[in-house]
Amino acid sequence: MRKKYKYRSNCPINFTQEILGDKWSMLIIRDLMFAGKRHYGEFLKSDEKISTNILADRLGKLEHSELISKTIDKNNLSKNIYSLTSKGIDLMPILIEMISWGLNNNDKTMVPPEFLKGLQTDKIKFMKELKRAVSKAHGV
Amino acid sequence: MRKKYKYRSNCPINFTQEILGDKWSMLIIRDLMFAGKRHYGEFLKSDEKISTNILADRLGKLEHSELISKTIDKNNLSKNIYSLTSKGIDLMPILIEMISWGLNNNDKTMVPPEFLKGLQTDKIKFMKELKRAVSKAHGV
DNA sequence: CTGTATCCTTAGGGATACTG
DNA sequence: CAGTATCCCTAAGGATACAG
Repeated sequence: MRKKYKYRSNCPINFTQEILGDKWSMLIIRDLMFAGKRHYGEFLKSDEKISTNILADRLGKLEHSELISKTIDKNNLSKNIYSLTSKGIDLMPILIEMISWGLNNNDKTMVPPEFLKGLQTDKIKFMKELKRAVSKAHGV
Repeated sequence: MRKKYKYRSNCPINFTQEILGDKWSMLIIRDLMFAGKRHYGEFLKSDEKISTNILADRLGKLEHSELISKTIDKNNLSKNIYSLTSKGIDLMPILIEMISWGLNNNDKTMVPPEFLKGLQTDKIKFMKELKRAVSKAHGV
């Protein structure tokens, strides 16, 4: 039983960050969301090379937070299939924006083209307005 | 001189996460972006209560990553003004999506009223726009 | 191959004293 | 008040052995 955790504040950014703000959770979500990974061993094979104890811990925490769920693989009863819940899928806009920012700010980064579907022009238009306001406030 | 850091992979999500994936950096960006904070002491006053040594460290790292910049406050030569660079402002979509997800997934969370102080726009009007835009972006 | 458990090191971070 | 420095502890994480 995982200890009940008290968040540091009522800020939604802080809440999101406390759930996903470690070095690994977001990458597991990424692998589920975009790379179609489902099994334990597949997560171990990511470029960032998560170690097995950390992977087990994060899968447990993500399941506890109800971002992912696991079911037994009918084809192989000794393994689980991990998948995103709808709450986990709802993280997609965050991931998309992280991809976008990363690509724009590090030439070395790259990602398969199919990752970038879903950017919505309405949102972009709104963002431009908002960015203009903040830029002005910061004298940029 | 900060040691040159090698990222674990070429994934843009990993890159973004390595820069912002600690418990404090994102909150400093938040305070600059939405709460209009500019001075050292203001950051110390956030609900999450960052300690002074961590704050100094993160301000240094964020400046090194060129997400923020600091200039001497002409009105008080013993203090600095911290502000977002355009690279920092470009993080806004990520923060907005984090706010949206946090609000949708934790009833306790709410947007702090002081969030809009730095924006030169009417608070209520801004919130309505924000809600409408985010909802629309999510097909709601 | 799918996980768990253990050991051990390091980085993150809290408290607080201190300097200008 | 702005920022630095020090002390110390805990949590995060890496390596790897182990069990089904």
